[in-house]
Amino acid sequence: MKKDTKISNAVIKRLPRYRRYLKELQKKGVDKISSNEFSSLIGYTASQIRQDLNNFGGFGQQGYGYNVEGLYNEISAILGLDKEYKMIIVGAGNLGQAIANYTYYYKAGFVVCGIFDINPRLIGLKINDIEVMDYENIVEYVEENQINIGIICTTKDSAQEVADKLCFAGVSGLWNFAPVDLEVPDHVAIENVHLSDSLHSLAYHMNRNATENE
Amino acid sequence: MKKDTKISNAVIKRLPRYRRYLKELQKKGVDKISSNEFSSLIGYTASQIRQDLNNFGGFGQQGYGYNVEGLYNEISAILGLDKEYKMIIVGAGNLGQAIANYTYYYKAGFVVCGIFDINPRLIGLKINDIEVMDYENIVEYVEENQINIGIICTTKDSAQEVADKLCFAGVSGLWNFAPVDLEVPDHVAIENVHLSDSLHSLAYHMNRNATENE
DNA sequence: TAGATTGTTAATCGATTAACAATC
DNA sequence: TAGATTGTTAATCGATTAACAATC
Repeated sequence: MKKDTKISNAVIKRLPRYRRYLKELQKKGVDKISSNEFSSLIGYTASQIRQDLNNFGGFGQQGYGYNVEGLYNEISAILGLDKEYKMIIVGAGNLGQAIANYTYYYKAGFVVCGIFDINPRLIGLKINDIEVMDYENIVEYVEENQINIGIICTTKDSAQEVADKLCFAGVSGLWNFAPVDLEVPDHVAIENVHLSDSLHSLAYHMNRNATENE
Repeated sequence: MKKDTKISNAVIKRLPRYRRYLKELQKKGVDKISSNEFSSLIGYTASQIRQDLNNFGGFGQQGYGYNVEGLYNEISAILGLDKEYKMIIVGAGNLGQAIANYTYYYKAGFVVCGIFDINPRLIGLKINDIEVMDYENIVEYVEENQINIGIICTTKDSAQEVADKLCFAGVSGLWNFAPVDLEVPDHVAIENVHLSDSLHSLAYHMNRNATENE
């Protein structure tokens, strides 16, 4: 795998999608695909597909195309999905509980180990078999259990404080569902899921569609 | 508001963020802001801020800056947040229930009117006071209640079929949480929330941070 | 070998940033 | 008026697409 040049985020954001389509192809028993065939399936240009993949190595073979299973495995490895990740959720409100219950991603190696909250009424509860613990003890827990990812499901007002504490405790990634932009040290990765931003963008496009023939 | 030129999606995606920061400024009692001040707050260049806003109109005033409340209202109107939206959720599993409970966005005019499922054990239940109804009756319901947005919380295998039905029934937007890319007619807007893609992208960046000094 | 298709360089397109004249 | 800051044009940068030589 090449490591010399910095790969743009636009490319990274496309990798999980390539991987999803490759999984489907695998399920259908397809074992090779050309960039042209892949293009008409996934909706990126063949040129873009080849460019994207060549950021990481020459996975194809001239005159043949790409091996579906091989490429799937390569992309999984590039994304780091051959590892296991230990996660905790901060905030046991509706959103936090939802994520605790939403086990879709488990199989891909992301395990929710615990949930933290400050509300004494929630502490001790089990959600999807995961214990709700006291936020007081979060630093200790992260250190002792080598937690990799913190999932922030708090209100926007406490999100930064929680982020600071998690970074201090040693997580290397934050998955942020609070509707704020968080400051984190350079060595911590952050991914935001701004649900309301997404809904607002949907609203924009709905209105544009409605008025575009005026 | 100018309507002549097509505005790029990159711009649209920034609008909700501008709006969030403007809301915070309003709360703090700030009533004007220059593009330079806004830049150091929000992290976009002053130039970009002025370019973005001028896609929609001249909201600022030379020598003064932008009126915080005025700009907030303008952006809200551009996004279509001065209207009300009626939504239904399809799929009363963990994710669907979570979204039904996650009332954060309600105040912004997005109302969940109903939830639909095919599972007879779930039909009739109330989640956050919203009734779970039989998927059989969904077209009729959408038509009669003038539902604007369908929220897809099904498995990836039934998502396209649900999308087709919702489009046929007359929704003008889809908020898709299923991990597939859906085909919809041109007049229907779609916004995807691919949670696992987001998590995979986080994993990538975590590993990049860990290895970048090798 | 001939045909197919990649890997990669070059051209194009679009988005961001810089500069500055307009103007409040 | 003088100073500040926008609106807008021009320059730059980066990402996408096209083209084609390399090669399986």
